[in-house]
Amino acid sequence: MDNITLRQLRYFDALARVGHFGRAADSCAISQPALSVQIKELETSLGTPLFERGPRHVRLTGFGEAFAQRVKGILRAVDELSDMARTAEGRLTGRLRLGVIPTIAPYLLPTFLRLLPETHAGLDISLRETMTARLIGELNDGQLDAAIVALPVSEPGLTEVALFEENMVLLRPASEADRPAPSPAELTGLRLLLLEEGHCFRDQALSFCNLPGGPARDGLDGTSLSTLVQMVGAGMGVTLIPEMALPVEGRSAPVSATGFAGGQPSRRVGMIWRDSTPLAEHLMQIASVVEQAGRDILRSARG
Amino acid sequence: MDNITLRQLRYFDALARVGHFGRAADSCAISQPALSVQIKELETSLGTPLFERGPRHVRLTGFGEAFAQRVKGILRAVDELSDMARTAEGRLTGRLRLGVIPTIAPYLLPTFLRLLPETHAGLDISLRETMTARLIGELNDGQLDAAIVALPVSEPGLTEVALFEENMVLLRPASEADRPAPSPAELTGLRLLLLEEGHCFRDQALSFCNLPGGPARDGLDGTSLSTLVQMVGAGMGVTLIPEMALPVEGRSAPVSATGFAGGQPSRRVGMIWRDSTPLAEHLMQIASVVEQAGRDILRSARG
DNA sequence: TAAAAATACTCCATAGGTATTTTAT
DNA sequence: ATAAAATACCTATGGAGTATTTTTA
Repeated sequence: MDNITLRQLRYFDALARVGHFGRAADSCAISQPALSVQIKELETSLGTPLFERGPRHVRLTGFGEAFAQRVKGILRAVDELSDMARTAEGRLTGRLRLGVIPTIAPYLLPTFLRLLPETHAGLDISLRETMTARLIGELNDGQLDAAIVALPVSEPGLTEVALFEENMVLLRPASEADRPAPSPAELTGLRLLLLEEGHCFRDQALSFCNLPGGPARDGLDGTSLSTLVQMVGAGMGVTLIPEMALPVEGRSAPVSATGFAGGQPSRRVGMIWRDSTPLAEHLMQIASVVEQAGRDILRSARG
Repeated sequence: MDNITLRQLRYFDALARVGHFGRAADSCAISQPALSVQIKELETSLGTPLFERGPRHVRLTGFGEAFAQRVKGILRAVDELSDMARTAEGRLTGRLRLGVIPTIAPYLLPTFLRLLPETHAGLDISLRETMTARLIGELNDGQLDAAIVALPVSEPGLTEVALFEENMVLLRPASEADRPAPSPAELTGLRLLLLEEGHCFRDQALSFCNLPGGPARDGLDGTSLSTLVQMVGAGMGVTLIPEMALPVEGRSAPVSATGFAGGQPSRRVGMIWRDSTPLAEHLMQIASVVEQAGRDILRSARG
C-alpha cells in the first residue's frame, strides 16, 4: 500500500497512550471509524499487527511496543520542527508551555510574569503547576517546552540551567520567636510539618535534617506550603519554607522565621528543557528573566 | 494551515538535496508543480521561507539549512519504522542494501552470496561497491542498511563489528620469486604500485611502509587491484594485495606472492551499520555469514 | 447482552496532472 | 530570450463523517 503518514503515526500514538479506539479518536478530534481505518491501514502497510484487540481493552503487541517508542521520538522531532519556525525571525512567537513546581510557582510567577513582557512582549505563556517527576515526563513527551524546578534533576536528554540559590528557613509559631535558632539536629525533636510525598521540597527538607525519606507520618503532611504555614500558626509544629515564600506566607499566620545555627539549608532553582529543543537560545533568555525575578524577590524578602 | 506532512518533508528533502524543482520532482516521481505546491505549503505553514529562489538555482535559506538537518533525521527514523516491520515475524524479509569496498567485493562476495541462502533464503540483497567514505555517507543517509569495510571507521552513529583479520601480501613479478622477502623498510626502494587516492587499502599500505599519504605519484596508481596485478606482471613494479585476493589475482598474471621479513601487515575486515537501525539483530547474523565466507576464502588461499 | 471495534457508504478536501503564465537574468 | 518556478484548473484519491454490523467476553 501507500507509505506511512504522520497522521497514522499521530493516531497510533494516541491509541497506544489511551488503549481505547473511541477515546483515542476523541483525543484526535476525529470519529472512531476514522481512527480505526488509519490504524488498520498502518498495520497492513507494515504487514504486522500493532494492537491486540479485546472487547474490553486494546493492548500493544510486543512489536507495537517497540514501534511506539520510536514513533514517540519521531512525533516529538516533528513538533520541534514547528518550534524551529517560531524562532526563525529572531524573536520567539506563539505559545510557550512552561511548567513550574508548586513550591516555586506562587512566589516566583507574579514577578516573572510582570517582568517578561519587557523583553518578550506578545509571547503567550501557558503554565502548568505540578511536581518535578510529572514535569519531566511532560517535557519528554513534548507537552511542555521548559520547566522551572529545583536542581539537579539529572535526567538524560534534558538540559539544566541553574539560576539562583535560595535558603530554606525555619518557620515556628510566633510564640516561639524568642527561642534561639536550633541546629539541624535539634529539628528532630520538634514536630516537623512537611508537604506530602512527591514534592522535592519535602525530600530536600528531610535530607537536610538527616531524616529517612519514608512515607507520610500521620497528620504531619500538608498539600501546600500555605496549609503548612497555617498549621504552624496554629501551633501544630514547625516547618521549612523557601526564602522566596517568606513575603507572602510570613504574613498569613502568626509565625516567625529564623535560620539555623550552623549552615543554612538551601536549594538551587533552575530551568530545564529538552536537549533537542530548537528553542534553546530563546529559553536561555527567558531563564535570565526567571533569574532576575528570583533575585528581585529574594532581595525584597531579605531587605 | 494544516499540519506538516511526511510527504512535504520528503519533497523538501529531495529539493534540498538537488536544488532544482524539476529534478527534485523527478526524483519524487511527481510533476514539478506538485512539488512546488507542497514546498510552498510547507513554507506558509511554517511561516518562513525555506529556499531562496533564483532563476539559475535554488538554495536553502539559513533557516532551511537547519531545518533540513532535522528533517533528514526524521525521514531516516521513519524509514527505520518500516525496517522494524521487516523483522517483526522473526526473519528478515525484503531487500537488504549492502555496501562493500572495492578491495573486498570481488573476492568475498561470490562465497558470501553462495553461503547466504543457507541461512537467509529469499532475502533480496542489493549491492553497492564504492569506497569507504561514500559508503559511510550512504549509511548515514539511509541509502544503505550495512556495509563491509576495513575497520576501524570510527564514525559516530555507526556500529562496527570486526569479523576477521587478513594479511596484506607483497606481489612481485614472477621473475623475482627467488629473491628473499623484503622488510617493510626495503619496500621504499622498490616501485610500489598502489590504488588511486580514496581507497583505504592504499592508505593502509602506505602507512605500513611508513610513506606519506600525499597525492598520486605519476604512473604508479591503478584503479583496481586487477590492474595493479597486471602492472606487476608486466614488470612495472610491486604491489600489496589482500590475502583474500590471492586465489583470483595470483593466477591472472606472472606474479609471485610473498610475506615480509618481520611482521606481516594486515587489515581487519568488518561490518558497519547505523546504531539506530532496527535490523541490528539480523545484521549480526548476516555478519557471521560474512565472517564464515571470509574465513573459508582465507583457508583456501593459505592451504 | 452490551461495549467496542470494524464495515459500508457518501462526501469533500486535497494532492496530482496538464497547460499556461510569470519571473529573473 | 530562456530556463525555471508559480499559477490555473481539472481530476481522482483518500480521509472523515454517519449509520450499521460484527465481535467476544
